[in-house]
Amino acid sequence: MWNEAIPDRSTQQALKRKAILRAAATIFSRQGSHGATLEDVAASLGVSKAALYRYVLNKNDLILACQEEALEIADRALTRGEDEGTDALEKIRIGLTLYLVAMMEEMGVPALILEENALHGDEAERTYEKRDAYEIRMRRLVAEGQADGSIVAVEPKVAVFMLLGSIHWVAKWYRPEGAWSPEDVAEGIVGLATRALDTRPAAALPAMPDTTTH
Amino acid sequence: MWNEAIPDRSTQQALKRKAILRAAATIFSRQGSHGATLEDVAASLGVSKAALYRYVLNKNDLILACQEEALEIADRALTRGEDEGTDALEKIRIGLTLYLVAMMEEMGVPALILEENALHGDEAERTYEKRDAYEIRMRRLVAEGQADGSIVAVEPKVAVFMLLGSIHWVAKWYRPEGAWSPEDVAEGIVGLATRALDTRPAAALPAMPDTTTH
DNA sequence: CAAAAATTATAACAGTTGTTAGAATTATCG
DNA sequence: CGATAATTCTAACAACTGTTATAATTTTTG
Repeated sequence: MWNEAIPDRSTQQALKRKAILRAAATIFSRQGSHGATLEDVAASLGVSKAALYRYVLNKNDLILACQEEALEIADRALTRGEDEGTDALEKIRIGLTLYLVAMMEEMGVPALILEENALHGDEAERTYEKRDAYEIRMRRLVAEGQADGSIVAVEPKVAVFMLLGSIHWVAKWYRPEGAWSPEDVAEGIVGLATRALDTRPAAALPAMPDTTTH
Repeated sequence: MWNEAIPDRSTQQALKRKAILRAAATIFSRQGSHGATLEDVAASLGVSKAALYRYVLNKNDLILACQEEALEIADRALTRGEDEGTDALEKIRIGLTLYLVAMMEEMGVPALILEENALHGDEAERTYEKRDAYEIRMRRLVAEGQADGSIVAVEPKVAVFMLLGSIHWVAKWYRPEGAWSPEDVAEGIVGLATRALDTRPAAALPAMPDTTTH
């Protein structure tokens, strides 16, 4: 019973690994995986960079793990969107909103941009494939929305590129210490971006806390 | 008269510098400025990396020059948008479309993403300020559009973040050898992204060449 | 055609950074 | 408390890459 309170060795290790992934994600999402050094990641955790090697194989593995987790979050979010949304546009809206919120909560950053040539190795190939699969899944939802009448007639590829650009870009400007909560940001950006596809766009959009000083 | 045909020394040098900027922009926009090496840039031009140093001071100067040119193109495009557009939304639409087209024609890439910590030095500060000034200019246009009734009520910051995310993301997926021309891409993406802000969104959007194989 | 200037390539250098070995420290457990 | 294991740090190494000096080459010019 009481031994539940004291985490055992392997879960402690897992917790520390998770903390490293969070720290890495924060730095990667701002500076890019190439621009960030392992020393940057280690310093933000207050340890030496050598200490990281007990929890990740190497830098490539660290980048990979961050991307994998982000993709899993994206997949789970989209699945929930498909379950809970009535039409395809709402499925997309829910899927993207949950993605942003979950990323900010679980990873500490809104999104992770995967640069070209950032990864190498066999494992990397599978990660690229998962990313492509997610995009294809999104495109199918757009086509579905055009069939059910919720989404306007546009090239699905372009629609998804526009949506994902808006979403990924949040990583560049969002600051946790700012006036906007994760929910504010997610609903604000997703609400606006998906309005572009909406066949029946609302006149009003979710309001956000004022940030102008006066 | 005929001596106009033979470019003199300084213009030859300027032409070569321009070619280096194009090559660098292409590689930077895909891999990020940190992920790309000077050897990559040189190799894509078929010269040694040492040869680049006759045309740029160093790598920082090269990144800076690319960003400066992109910002000038963005400013010029937005000025033309302000001149030619009737309402503020149309000004934005024209400004962004011209930006994408001009970037693809003059720089060979649709956009350049400026990573955090990518630049250093005094000159860099001014570049960051110019980027901020451009964003502020865009936000003012959004506010103007809300005053003239062309743009829906949304936090201007969010609106501009959404627009610029869509635009910048084009750098990650656009391929010159693809089926879409620069104009297709620019009108497709900008038309869709600005529809999100439109108080009177059109039911139809600019069509794009089909890319599905059948 | 020869000399001078401009351009480029080769090769070496220096700083950074990913990675690893071994010492030092801390935590765990009988 | 002492011994063992786990963790972390320091320090060194090696690879990569930005930068520069020097030589080779090409272009220009008288």
